[in-house]
Amino acid sequence: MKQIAARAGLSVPTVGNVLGRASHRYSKETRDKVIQVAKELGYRPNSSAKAMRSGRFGCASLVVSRNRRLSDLPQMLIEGLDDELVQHSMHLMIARLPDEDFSKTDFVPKVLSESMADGMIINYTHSIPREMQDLICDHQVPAVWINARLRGDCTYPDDHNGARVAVEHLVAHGHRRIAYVHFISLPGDHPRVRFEDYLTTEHYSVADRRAGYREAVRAAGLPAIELGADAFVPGHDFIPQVTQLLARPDRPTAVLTYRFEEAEAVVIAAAQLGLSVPRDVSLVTFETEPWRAMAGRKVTTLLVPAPQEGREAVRMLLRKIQEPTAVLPPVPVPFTFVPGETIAPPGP
Amino acid sequence: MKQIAARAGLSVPTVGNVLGRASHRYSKETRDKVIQVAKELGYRPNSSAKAMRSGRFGCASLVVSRNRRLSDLPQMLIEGLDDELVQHSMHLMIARLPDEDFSKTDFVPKVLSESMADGMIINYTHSIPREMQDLICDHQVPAVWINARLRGDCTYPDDHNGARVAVEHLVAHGHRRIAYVHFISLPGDHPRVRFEDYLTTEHYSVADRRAGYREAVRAAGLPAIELGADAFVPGHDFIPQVTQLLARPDRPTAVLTYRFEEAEAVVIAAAQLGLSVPRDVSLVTFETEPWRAMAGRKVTTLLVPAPQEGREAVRMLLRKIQEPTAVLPPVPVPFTFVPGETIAPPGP
DNA sequence: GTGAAAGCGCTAACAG
DNA sequence: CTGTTAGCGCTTTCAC
Repeated sequence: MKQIAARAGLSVPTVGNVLGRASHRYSKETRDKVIQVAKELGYRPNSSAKAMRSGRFGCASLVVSRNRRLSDLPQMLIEGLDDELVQHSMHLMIARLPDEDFSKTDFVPKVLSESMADGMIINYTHSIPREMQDLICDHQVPAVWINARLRGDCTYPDDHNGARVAVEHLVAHGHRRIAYVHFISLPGDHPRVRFEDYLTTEHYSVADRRAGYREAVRAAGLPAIELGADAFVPGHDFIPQVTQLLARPDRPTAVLTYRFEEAEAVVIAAAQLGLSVPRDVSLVTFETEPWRAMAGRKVTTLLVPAPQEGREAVRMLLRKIQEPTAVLPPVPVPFTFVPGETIAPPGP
Repeated sequence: MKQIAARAGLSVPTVGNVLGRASHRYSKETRDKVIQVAKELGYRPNSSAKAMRSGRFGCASLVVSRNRRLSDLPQMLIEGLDDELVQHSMHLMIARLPDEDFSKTDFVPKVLSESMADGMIINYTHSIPREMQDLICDHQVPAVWINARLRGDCTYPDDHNGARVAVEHLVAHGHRRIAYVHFISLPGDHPRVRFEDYLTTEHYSVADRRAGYREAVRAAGLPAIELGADAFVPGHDFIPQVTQLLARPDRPTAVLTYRFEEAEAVVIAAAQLGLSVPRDVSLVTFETEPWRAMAGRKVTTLLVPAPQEGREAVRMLLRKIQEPTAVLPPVPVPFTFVPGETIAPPGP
């Protein structure tokens, strides 16, 4: 701006005003001159200077763990966050925390020790280090938790209701024997790891999806047929277990699965038994990605509403930035039902 | 800092020096006092102010398109970028561009029109809007392209060499009839879209993987057995086509596939023919995710080296920041060979 | 219509 | 060892 002012023979505030909100107060000549010189010099406003004056960074940070067992960074979430942030001329910053170090006393990650964003959106899906919660409270930074069911300031996919929706869909198609299959294991088929000082050690969706399933079948007067335990089941055991289920004389005519991995096992086990999806077995699964297919057939899916949750979280964060002391009530976000090609009426 | 200075009865620069690099110059009393008061007040240095003084934002932006056909935002890439950035105490900012608007004259996205990062890492995998290249040149912002083969300032996975490595592995296991299967289609099975003014309209990996395959089999004195065209093949046609290939009397004993989707088709088609992987057919695929499995069996994979490429891109960007005018030579990044459970010696 | 002055938070250079 | 001064780029206030 100094250079522009010098070249145009004007003062710095004049340049600033013309380029900013007060250009109407200046003569057309001055305006044109400033704009032209600015273009010549390739002027780009410095966002740090802006931030310093305005007291706002115009930016939110997405906080995740470096430990892939504790949080992930899905593309759709980032898109949802960014979509809402741009509406408010803000942008997104990524902050990955080395959470092992939390045990060290006095360790404070940079996102917390420096002020570089107007607020934080925290995606610790599995277990939240207690030290981190404390640090955030101490630092009084506006923060919203996603994929977590806390007392407040959080959003989470409504797994409970999602399972209900799935069961109701299957019931509406005439199914009366609807099974739920969930072999819970962590990514990469590692055995479960327990962290002593974490607030939660299991993702709430494991309990919520099952609870939603149970309530929905009970409400419809149907039996609960469940396969899978909360214990670790290695991937290569999925198919034999599902095969047993589908080989029963009173086999289910429809299956709801916790993840796509279980859905795959259903398709393969069915094929091995000479059954076909959806002719003999209807299939609905929870999943984070849309349009996943098995054997070229799109699987009917309850899609984790990552984009919607992202937008919701940003809206919540903006309110927290305005009123940092308020505790906002948790916001459940409904799943998206993505019709696929794996539901049909049950055979006779 | 002003508040700390007031409370401690010291000057602002004293506080700054104690909290900064020059604390050794002050008496122990002063240091302790400052540190204590800072803690009491919950002092957090303001990164914008720092940026303004230092002339560095301490931050790089990852530029992607809002159009999912043109770029993606994989977790592993972000991790690689961030891993290298933290080594230089920098962080990552996400910038998603509304690229349809490039056609509008005078449209300049915020990452380019404002200066808010020290450099850009651009991930337009498929087609790069020409206006964007021009804008970047005009603005003279340090930029590195990833997943693109340009004349310089770029990194890309070495698909050509990856295919060679795969073929050599199979040859080493004794295979002599090695097929390459590639049904190229865009995510979501949409028909190919063409953009008039883009620099490239097809991802180079399509050509490079095939070329690498061809050279490797030729070098080994083996025949090239290829299935698939550059034309759009819908997902449900994969299996019939692969079935034909595997039903031939001189069927290949090993298959290399362009993506996991083709690998799935191989497993399913084989199963339908009463063949088994890897007993009757060995299988290697290119993929972006590690440890993908079919029927509980990990598929031997040439893993797209997203983390390594991210680190490489950051290193390149740092050099460009130091020397903005230099044009750095393209850097190919080798694929990671992830041994799975789908390679075995050919049957008799 | 335009410019002078002042300040956002921080730090480097220098004086004492 | 500590404080004064000055300035990074920008914007607001107010006087001319």
